[in-house]
Amino acid sequence: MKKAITPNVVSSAELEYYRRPVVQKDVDIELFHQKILGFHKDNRRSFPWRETTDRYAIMVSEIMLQQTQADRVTEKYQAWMRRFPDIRTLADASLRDVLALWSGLGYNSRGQRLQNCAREIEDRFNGVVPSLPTELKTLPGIGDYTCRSIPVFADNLDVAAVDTNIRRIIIHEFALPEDISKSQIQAVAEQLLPIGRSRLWHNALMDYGALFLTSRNTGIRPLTKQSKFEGSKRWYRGRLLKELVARDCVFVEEIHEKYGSCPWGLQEILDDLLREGLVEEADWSNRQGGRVLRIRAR
DNA sequence: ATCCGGAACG
DNA sequence: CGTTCAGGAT
Repeated sequence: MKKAITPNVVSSAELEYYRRPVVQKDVDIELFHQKILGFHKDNRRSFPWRETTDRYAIMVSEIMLQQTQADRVTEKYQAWMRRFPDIRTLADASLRDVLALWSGLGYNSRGQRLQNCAREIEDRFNGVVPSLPTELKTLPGIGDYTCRSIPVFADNLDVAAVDTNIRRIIIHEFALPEDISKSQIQAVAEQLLPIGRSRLWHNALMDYGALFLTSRNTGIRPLTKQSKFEGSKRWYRGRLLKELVARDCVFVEEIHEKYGSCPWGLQEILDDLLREGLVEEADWSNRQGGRVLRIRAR
């Protein structure tokens, strides 16, 4: 049985401070700022997306970082930015190229949605990534966290973006219940934000959570839980999509032969891929002795 | 509330 | 081998 670390790693006076439900007084918040920023001064991670304020580049990194460890994103991000350096290039690319570069990151729909973001930005925002959370939120694959994190890191905007690290830190440091609502956490995060230092603050919190106040150390579990992957429906879907990316097109019959061992409805998986627009039926399908599928051409 | 990937870690 | 991960859509 692992023992979770307790907040009183420093002093009992600090413990008393941390145990307060929600801190309102400026002096207490100032103490918390010093604690986090002080830690960050000596323990900061280095990532390529921290070297830019280009909003498109930040958007790419934030989508890639969704549910993916930061260390694992670095190389993918660099390859992506070389191949798709700007909105226009990404909007004009083929979905096959997009998925090929996404390969290995997981949750392939994120890659597709990122491209759809680029296409919508071309159409609706004159090719310029929006700067406001309310506008970003209307784009595919950009939700409550990402619509805030992009302006935070690109523009130093004073809004609070709560990811799994920041949620865990707030729950632990202020001894809040784990089942606290998203809106409650959001409210606390907004109170804690040091105005004018949003980018630095969010980087500091995330480094603090990733390097020190980890899930393992605190015993605080993340919101999302996954069923076993090996042999799962997602596992077959991933393999299937990977093969479709590698090949021009595939007969449905061939898919059933190759993945006949799939205990899940293979047809259901294919229907999902078709419905989501990742895969399409070739227009010359059926004239070739059966249905033919391929990655959506456009 | 469930589904969406896949790699890395202890 | 179970858990985690700068979440989002349905």
